[in-house]
Amino acid sequence: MAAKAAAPDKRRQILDAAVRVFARQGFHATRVSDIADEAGVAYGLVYHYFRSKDEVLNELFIERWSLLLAAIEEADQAGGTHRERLAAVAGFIVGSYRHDPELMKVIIVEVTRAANSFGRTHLPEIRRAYESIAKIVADGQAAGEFRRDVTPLFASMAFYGAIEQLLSGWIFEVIPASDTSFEDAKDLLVTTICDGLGPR
Amino acid sequence: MAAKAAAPDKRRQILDAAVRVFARQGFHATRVSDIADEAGVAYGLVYHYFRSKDEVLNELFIERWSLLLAAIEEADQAGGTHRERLAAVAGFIVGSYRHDPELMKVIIVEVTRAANSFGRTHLPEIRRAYESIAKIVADGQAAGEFRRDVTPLFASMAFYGAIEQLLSGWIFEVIPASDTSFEDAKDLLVTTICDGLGPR
DNA sequence: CGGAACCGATTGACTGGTCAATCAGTGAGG
DNA sequence: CCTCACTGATTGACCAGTCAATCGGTTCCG
Repeated sequence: MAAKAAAPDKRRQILDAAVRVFARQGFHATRVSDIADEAGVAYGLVYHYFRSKDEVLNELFIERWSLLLAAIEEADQAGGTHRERLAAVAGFIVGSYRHDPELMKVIIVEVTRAANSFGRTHLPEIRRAYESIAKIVADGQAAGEFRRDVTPLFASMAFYGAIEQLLSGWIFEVIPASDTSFEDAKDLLVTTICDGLGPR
Repeated sequence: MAAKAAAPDKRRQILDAAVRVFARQGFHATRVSDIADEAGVAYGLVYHYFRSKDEVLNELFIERWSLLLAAIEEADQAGGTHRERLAAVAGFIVGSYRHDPELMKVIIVEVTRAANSFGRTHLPEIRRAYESIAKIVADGQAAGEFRRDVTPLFASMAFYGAIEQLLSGWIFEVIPASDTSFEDAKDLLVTTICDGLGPR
């Protein structure tokens, strides 16, 4: 096997291990040696592929968040009612959690909800998501689908906040997470928010 | 001035200083010496009044959160429509932020949204707030005021999540915080959530 | 085709700096 | 003279990041 071919494997291995360890212990409490051990790799190799412990988390966030931004964009392009577009967004996020709870836990707990420490760096990208959602709301208002007395950005924050709180509830076992609750969650979320936004 | 009389002052001084420093730098990034300096007090005195740096944050959280729990309880006892009760809860939280943004920033950023690190200890108290709100929703459903196809705990999470996200938006200047936005926020929040919960 | 030079991947011991927490001491009130 | 709020230098643990050394493969020259 060529040396070049082995490299990306190890890098991936480190990232995947980092997700597990960060999810288990939290970013701050994990030592770089924990990541290396979990990945079955030497300590120094982490620094061969990443400039710092922060950069590992960075990479994980950026990988995932860009998918989210793309998904929101796509949901908007896809057409349909604006309620359906919001449903697609909620569906993507809930689906992300369902598919890889550990990664989503890390993203939410260590970045999205850690705006004071690590998340500060990524505020612009996070904000972009809020704004993309707000755009859907604004278009929905223009189309007469949503009431006009709620600022789009405000509605966007409420919508995203409700989703994230729900995921947090699952993550910390404040509310039970079953397959059916995953199924229902998206619709319930959209119903809760949209019927509050809909013209009376 | 008697030594005994001075004691509570210094303790308060330390707590107040801690709020400012935690809000400015975040809990993790503040050294105990920062708190002491900000309070104009010797390093060791912090350890005279508190067992650890954690306990300082603990105290701040408990002081504030017990007020929140009491406020929810009171809003529920006060009677009126259940929509009004939720409005009282939202009003209390928004008011808390308006009255002391730094303290609320610390509570939210370092405890409530840090369930993986520090907040873990307080999960039970945090959960109690969700459950108290859920009780209001459940009673509202029983009274025919709210739709029944949304689990009370689910609605509670969405409601609280929307509020917290809004505060986070203000805290991190993702959305502008003006006096009028504080005024409007409570009503907008309640409108957004309740009209989604109301019987069609 | 042998082997020498090269180069990126990989290793893990070590270091430097950072702080939380301790503790021996000071001085004022009662 | 005893207690207790108060002081701040010291200590001990911890850990991110460095670095010198090794490994193994590819390339290219003779």
